[in-house]
Amino acid sequence: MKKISDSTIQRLSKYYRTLEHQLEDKVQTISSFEIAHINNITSAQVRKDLSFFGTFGKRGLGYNCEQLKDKIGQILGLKKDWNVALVGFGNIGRALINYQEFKKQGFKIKVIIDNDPRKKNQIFSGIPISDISDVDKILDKNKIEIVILAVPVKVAQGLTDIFVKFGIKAFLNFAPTSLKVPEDVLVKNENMSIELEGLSFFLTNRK
Amino acid sequence: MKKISDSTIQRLSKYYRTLEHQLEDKVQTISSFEIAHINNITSAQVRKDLSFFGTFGKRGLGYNCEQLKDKIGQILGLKKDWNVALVGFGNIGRALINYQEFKKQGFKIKVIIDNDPRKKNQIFSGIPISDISDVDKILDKNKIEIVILAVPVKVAQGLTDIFVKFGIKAFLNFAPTSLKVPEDVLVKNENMSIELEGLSFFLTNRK
DNA sequence: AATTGTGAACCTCTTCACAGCT
DNA sequence: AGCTGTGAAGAGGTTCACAATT
Repeated sequence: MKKISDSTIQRLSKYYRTLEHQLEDKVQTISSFEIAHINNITSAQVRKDLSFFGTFGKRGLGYNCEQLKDKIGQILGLKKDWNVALVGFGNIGRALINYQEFKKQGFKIKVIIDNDPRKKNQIFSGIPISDISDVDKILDKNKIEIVILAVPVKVAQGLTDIFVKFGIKAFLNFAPTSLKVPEDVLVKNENMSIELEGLSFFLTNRK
Repeated sequence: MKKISDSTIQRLSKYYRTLEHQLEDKVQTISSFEIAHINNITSAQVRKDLSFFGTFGKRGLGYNCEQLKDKIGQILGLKKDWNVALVGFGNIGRALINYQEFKKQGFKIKVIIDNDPRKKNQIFSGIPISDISDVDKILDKNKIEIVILAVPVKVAQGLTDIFVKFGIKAFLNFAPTSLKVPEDVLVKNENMSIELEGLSFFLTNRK
């Protein structure tokens, strides 16, 4: 497949959410102009993004919401559930467990991994907590495909190496550090301080 | 000032963190190659980013860590504390209150705003919870400059409009929706589902 | 009449490559 | 000799503008 840019994928996620909302409101058809307006971008951008994957609209009419949502869901791989391991059960980890948005999109947290001995073998919201020692068995048994890292910077790389060794190819990293992984592994970073510092820059430098 | 790209600002935040870590390890001097390696980018990118703001290095030698950290801190506006209001005290809000990274970089959550009557007038980790009714007084009294929105999609735009009306120019938005704001207001989005869906796309379409 | 799909133009960001300092 | 700073080249992403279609 031709290389698709990150921004295109992120926008497809937004279109998907837009279509969900439209369907909730019983809207059947939508134009690239409307999708664009809702997401604060241009209609050409919407059409170009979709054009990488096929032609989904009808000239003169727009897109069928149900169909387009379905197509984008297929493109993004949202037609199946994903088994997720949450590593680190501090502030952020705890918030993610109860984050409805993940569940709704089919990301299922199957297991929590944390080395605090007080937490070991407990169950939170129906999800068992293990320590790292039997990680290979845990990953295997739960068919884990995605790892969310919500651990301190100091241990993030070491843990990543372990999960990579056991075949994990996809990470969502909340630690404010750039992880080193092989070429066939993808890390997405979620770094809240960076966004806040972007605001700080903006407030400081606007005139 | 010449328009600086978002990615440059995000990288400056990363360089800043890199320098903090180097200083903790008593490193005094660093080259663009080292900064680049730690952050998985090229050295030309590091030098180019810095060049928008001045010349901070010594040819043949590299950068003085202390000085460069100081300069970047100044550029990003981290030389002062920022007064922040947290709006919404659900899972995510609760996690942010205890998120050390924010405090460390000078972002101080002064007040929590939540409309749940059970939470009203309580105090969490030393931070008072108010409802939205006296919002203008609260923003004023606490000199709030940044609003973190951790509320459901349905109420996000309405709340944003209120804060914009009372002069807030900078938002960190956790609701998965694109907010409409005037040109002189900046919204940064933190959308964890989008990153997960990026992983889903990668796993579905690789090879 | 309305709206898509898309090549071409445009713009922005990244990398190259090397002169210029230390 | 080593490393920065930067103009120029290259790569990549966005917008334009219009033919094609309903």
